[in-house]
Amino acid sequence: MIQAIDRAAKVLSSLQGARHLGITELSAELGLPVSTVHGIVKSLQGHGLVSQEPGGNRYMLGPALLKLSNVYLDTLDVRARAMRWTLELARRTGLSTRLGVQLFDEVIIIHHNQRPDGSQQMPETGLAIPAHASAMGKVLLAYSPDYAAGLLGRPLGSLTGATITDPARLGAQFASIAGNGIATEEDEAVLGESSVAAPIVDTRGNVIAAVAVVVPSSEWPPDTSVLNGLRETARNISRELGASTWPPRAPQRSVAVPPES
Amino acid sequence: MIQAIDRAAKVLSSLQGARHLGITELSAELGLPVSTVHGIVKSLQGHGLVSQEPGGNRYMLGPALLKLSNVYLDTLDVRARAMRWTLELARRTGLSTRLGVQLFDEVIIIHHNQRPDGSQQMPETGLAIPAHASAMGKVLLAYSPDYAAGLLGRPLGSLTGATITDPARLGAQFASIAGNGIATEEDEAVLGESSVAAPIVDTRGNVIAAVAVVVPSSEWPPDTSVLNGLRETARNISRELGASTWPPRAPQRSVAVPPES
DNA sequence: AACGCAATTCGACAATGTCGAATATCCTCC
DNA sequence: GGAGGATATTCGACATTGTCGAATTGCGTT
Repeated sequence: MIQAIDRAAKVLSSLQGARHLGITELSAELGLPVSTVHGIVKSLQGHGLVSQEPGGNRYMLGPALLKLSNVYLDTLDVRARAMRWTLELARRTGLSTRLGVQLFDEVIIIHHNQRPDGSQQMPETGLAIPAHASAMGKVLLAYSPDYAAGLLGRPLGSLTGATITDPARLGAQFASIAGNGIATEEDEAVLGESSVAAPIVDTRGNVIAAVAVVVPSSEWPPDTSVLNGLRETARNISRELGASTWPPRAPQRSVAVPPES
Repeated sequence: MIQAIDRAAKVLSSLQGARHLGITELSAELGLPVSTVHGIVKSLQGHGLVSQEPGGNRYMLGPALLKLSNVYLDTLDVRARAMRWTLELARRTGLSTRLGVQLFDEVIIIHHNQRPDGSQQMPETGLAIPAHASAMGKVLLAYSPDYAAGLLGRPLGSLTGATITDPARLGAQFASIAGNGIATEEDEAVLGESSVAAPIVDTRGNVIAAVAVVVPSSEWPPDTSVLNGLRETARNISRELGASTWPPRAPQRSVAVPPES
């Protein structure tokens, strides 16, 4: 890991958390000399990744990120393929649907279909949800057992009173998810919202994304038709990506001690 | 400018243009040894800014960018303040409206209101348009005369047959825009689409963004009511940001030879 | 107008990233 | 199914490059 790039990424990450920061504040947060931080920030600014707060000496994230992320969404094959299916699923179920990918300990929503009832809803694309508190996250973790093992070793945050933070309980859920390909979450991220998710698989059988249906907790558990629709949607998207089987075969945990060769 | 960060940004920029690239392709494009590029890419990947193409050894932009850009949009004070006004403007005029900021030679659309006629339209937030081919770009350049001077020195690309690329003609437009605060563009970015834009000013009188109304070229020139609505919108947003005067005073070109002190 | 804080500039040192060669891995073509 | 080529990845020595502390400038405040 190149030090300067690592530090630059940490600067972006700090600005992501704090929105607006001065050089001194950043240097305190990162534990680096001010002049070092200054050099990094100016380099990022030179590419539009960071920008000066209008009328101030503090810094914030820059517009280049917006352009980059727009291209990122366009390059995602899954997203382009999935959109028509998730829209259909939203219509069928009358519920909002999501598509997400894993980013370390979180799930990033890469596409969102609003509930078709026409009510005013916030667009969710770009939102990040802690993986352990989300149905999509549980799916993704259940099929990345190595990463999941690491995650369960760390202390997990609680978002609502219902968030499951006990490693043993989560581990048990992962095992059963890897069996049948369906994950659920009840009020674990947002009170009043529960969700069901299923994995999306590519040609070589890797789980690369997850689809979810968001169900108001008042209507929990969802009807069987919702579950069937979700399963079909995940299967259709996966098939379009070239997957031969669905649900994916349960993953193997790579062993700590590899067999001697 | 820190070399490693500069190179990392160039890697992102290359991936932005080409979508999917292998290490060798990247190294050819940047004129750097493969091992150097590899180190940079792996560092970026370690922060989710770049990710491996599913089922391949090529690389693409990563999901962290989406999360960062989402926060970027949230931190923009102008955007939050402007949204309700641009929505109103779209309703009043029956046309689509845009909000944009400058990113070097381009304008990045940070908010977009669709035409209220209910037709299917592509969301434009995140789109980048060459500044010299856009009404918003012309506004922003007209109030950054130093940057504009540099831009006019470089050769300008043509997007449609109507794109103005002659430095003299553009320079003349900038002068008149700086006078009355209204810029126009006819078929210069997209055939069939023209637009009018006005500057948004903050407390200290800096032009920090632009609003625009997109007019189908078949309805050009727009009605006076559209121009008045646009002007009012720009003034309202600016006032909410603490600006005392609108339109902003014409900017002074900083002189090449500063007065001796 | 003067104080204090924060951002910025500068230069020397050595830690750090860079590069070329060697190795491993993947894909393609026979 | 095997061999060849191409591409990604690892490694270690060198010197370029980033880092750091001190000095300077600029800004906001009293």
